[in-house]
Amino acid sequence: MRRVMTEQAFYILTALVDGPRHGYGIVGEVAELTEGRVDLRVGTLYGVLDRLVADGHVELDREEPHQGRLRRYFRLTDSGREELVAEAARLEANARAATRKLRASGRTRTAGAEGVA
Amino acid sequence: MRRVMTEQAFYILTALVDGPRHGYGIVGEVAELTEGRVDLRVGTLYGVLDRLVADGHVELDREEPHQGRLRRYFRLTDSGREELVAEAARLEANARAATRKLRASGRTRTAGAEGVA
DNA sequence: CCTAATATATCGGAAGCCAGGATATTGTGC
DNA sequence: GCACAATATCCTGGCTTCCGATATATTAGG
Repeated sequence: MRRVMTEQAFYILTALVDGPRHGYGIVGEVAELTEGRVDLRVGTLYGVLDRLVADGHVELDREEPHQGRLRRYFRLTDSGREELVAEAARLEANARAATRKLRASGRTRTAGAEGVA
Repeated sequence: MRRVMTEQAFYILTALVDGPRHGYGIVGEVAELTEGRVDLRVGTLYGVLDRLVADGHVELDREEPHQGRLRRYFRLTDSGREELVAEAARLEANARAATRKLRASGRTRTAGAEGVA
């Protein structure tokens, strides 16, 4: 055991922060909150959700009938929220460290990007 | 194909930003730049390096004898640097989005962490 | 010389991701 | 009412990625 959380799990937890959501709802929210930078696939979703439930980070909120099929809504648990807070901090710190290194070594910019200020 | 870059690849590229490094050198630098938040395994390293070389993001810099074995030093290519710049920005934006959502929904902090200001 | 420590690199199994498919309902045209 | 398309949920099989264990080589200690 080494990996705390996969990147997909991180986005799914984030999508659940402001309330329970069901399958497609999660997919849509991930696209929205990352402004299209992440395209969570349906095939990925359920496997990750199962893992998150097994780990106690997410739990079933309720089931609602919708067009003949049951929609399962999932909810973030306290433990899930804690892990998410920690992971967000970890990822941001690491991304910053990378940016810092790039800056220090010159050319941070790709063609077209605006300068420092 | 969907995944631009894995997390491990991101850290390896970052470790190469300020100059060529060899196997264990990369492992050490990743630990240092992430202040221990990432523990890159040797078993992971070479597979990822092979992929990065195949993708043209990294290339062999030189080989130096060291204690009877050859040390292979790897170097970041221009394309690798560009990808890294983009990925760092993407990850930072996503981590920020998560933090923003957590803030907006109340309790951002885990026990013990200091407050906002 | 034997053992431990250090360092490089590989390999095979486990875990994770996702395209494609199965299933079910609603809506539209005929 | 029926065929077909569109929408939505969820699973499965295969491919990719990760990493524990292992193999090899050198140096240091006893």
